[in-house]
Amino acid sequence: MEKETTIYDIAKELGLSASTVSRALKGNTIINARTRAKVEECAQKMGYRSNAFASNLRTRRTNTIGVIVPRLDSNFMSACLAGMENVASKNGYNLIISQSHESVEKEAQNAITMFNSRVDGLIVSLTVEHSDLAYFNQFAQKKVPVVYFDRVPGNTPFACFVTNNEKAAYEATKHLISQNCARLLHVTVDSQINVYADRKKGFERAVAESKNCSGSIIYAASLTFDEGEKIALEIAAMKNQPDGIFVANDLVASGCMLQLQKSGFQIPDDIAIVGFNNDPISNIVSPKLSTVNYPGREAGILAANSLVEQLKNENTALKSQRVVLESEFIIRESSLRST
Amino acid sequence: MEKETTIYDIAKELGLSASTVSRALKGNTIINARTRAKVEECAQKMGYRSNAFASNLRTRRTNTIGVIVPRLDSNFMSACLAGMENVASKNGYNLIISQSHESVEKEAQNAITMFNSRVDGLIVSLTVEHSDLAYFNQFAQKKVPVVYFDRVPGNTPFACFVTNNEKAAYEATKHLISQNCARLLHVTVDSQINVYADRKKGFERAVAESKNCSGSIIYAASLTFDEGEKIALEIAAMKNQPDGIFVANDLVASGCMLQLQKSGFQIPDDIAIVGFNNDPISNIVSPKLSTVNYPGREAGILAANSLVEQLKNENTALKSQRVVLESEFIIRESSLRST
DNA sequence: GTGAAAGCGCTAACAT
DNA sequence: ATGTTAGCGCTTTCAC
Repeated sequence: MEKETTIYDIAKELGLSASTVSRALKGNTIINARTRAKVEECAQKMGYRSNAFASNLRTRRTNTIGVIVPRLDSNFMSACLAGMENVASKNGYNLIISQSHESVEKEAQNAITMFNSRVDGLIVSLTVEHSDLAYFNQFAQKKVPVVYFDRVPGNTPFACFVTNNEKAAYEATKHLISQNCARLLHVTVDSQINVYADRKKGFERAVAESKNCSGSIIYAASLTFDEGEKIALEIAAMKNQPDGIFVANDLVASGCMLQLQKSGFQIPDDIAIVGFNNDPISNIVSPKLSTVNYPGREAGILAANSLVEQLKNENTALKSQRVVLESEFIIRESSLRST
Repeated sequence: MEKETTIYDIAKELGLSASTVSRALKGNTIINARTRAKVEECAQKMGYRSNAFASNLRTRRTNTIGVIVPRLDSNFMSACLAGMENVASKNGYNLIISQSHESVEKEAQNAITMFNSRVDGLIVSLTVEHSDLAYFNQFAQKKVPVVYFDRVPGNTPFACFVTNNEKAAYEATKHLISQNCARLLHVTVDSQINVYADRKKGFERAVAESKNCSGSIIYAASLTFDEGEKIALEIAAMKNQPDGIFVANDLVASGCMLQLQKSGFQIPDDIAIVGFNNDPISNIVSPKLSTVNYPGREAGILAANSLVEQLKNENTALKSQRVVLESEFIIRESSLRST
């Protein structure tokens, strides 16, 4: 490694002290404007780059925000991250992103890594697996703010940003009913996490409200396209087949729909289908999938903003708020019956 | 921020010196095994966490690898990153990931940020836009190794990991010809970057080799589904329509194919289509898309391994190698003609 | 096998 | 407006 230019080198070059250089470099207005200009020019010329470690060591801050998400290969998550990155970089923070791959152990491990690398704050979307979240306590103890989004715990000292899953699911199910579906089915994953638990609640409420409607539930092992196909085979083998399906996620919905078609069902006339998330795939499958548009980018922006806000007013107690984002139901071909 | 436990606290507690504690903590075998055990236990009990900044400041290494990619919301990229993360964490490195969003300016800015945060090494997949890559020179100057993968420059002092785009494209085109396609079309993006330039070359070579075959090219403005749809409309409006299309990417291919169907074309009988990447969408669209399987995870692993290797043998000259990964052609319905 | 001491580059309280 | 000074917590010679 070559020798790096330090503020001392600049100071010596200019006949100043290191502190003056330090102050000048961060634009402190207490320093004479001419001096500031001189310092900056010299720094440029000498190829100076600030040493974040020395600075972090001194200030005990890292200007880094940790992000833990189940996976980052969904369109929804990309949108969330893009929103976060925007807010973070605008406020001088870097993002460290890690995936839990839906495993509680990996989530815990990532949390520990983040903790040890001393992120200033943490943004988390939880795994489907249930967890006691104990590994986030250490952050609370050190007054490191945590913000949850999308997949959030029911009860937490930290801020949460979610969409109204219950309401969205209720609307989706009501829509199916309005399309003359009477034997409703909800395909989801068996999880206590809000997103799926609340969608189930919304489904059940809508079914309960409507006479002449029955509702049942099938649990997928995971939220993949392949699982959707498997479920479709199960459905095809049922004696009392559903005529309207609300699926907790577009990927599963697509797999399910395509396989149902292969099994000879007409979509939406034999079976109407609604998904969730407005993943690009929902617009690509044939027929196009009705779904719920969940504003990921906005969720990311709000979550990151909340965190940055808490970071600014340090020493304030951590904020425990719960913000609900509006979603929007999108009707497409998969649930729009001709009858 | 609460007071953190330091090695001095542990040293005092145990009546040792800080140096001994430091050595014990990193498992230095010169320290008595009993002492080591005692130190570790005490560290645990006191909630010690190592301060990476102090350590980095001292050792001038960050144990961090920077990654710059065009976007991370494709399945291919997720696979690459997963492979890298695996190798990195196995070797004690963290990954900092950033997106260039296909813009040279953002790529340059990301490179500078990475440089200033003193990543130990850099892994890059370039933008489609052409660039002089000058912003990577600073890494070479400081002997910070850079490794390119997938989208790589033609001529560089750094290592490159690519698939054989030319050969894969050649095979894909030959396949179309074997399906009795005679008016071939290549849909790609107008870029000098290897992936697209080489695919074009492969296409052209295959066409040139076959008598009775004509080949033409349409450039998409970007590699999106929507662009594919637009191109399809162009094709539908052509006088001399193609009967076989090789598209540089599955997303564009899907958009194109679905829109062609809407315009009344039978796929594959009127027009056969082949994509590239084996994106999950290629298996979801109807008809299923023939494509080239490009092993992303493997590419990520190899690139990260190469970097780690170079990091280990520091002071060695940077390695300038070019490794070519094998891809695999997958034939599905979109190009398999009944005739 | 263990300790003493110096210093990595920066910041911030306290001078002037 | 600028300088002096004292660390932040760790690693690493060089001693013993």
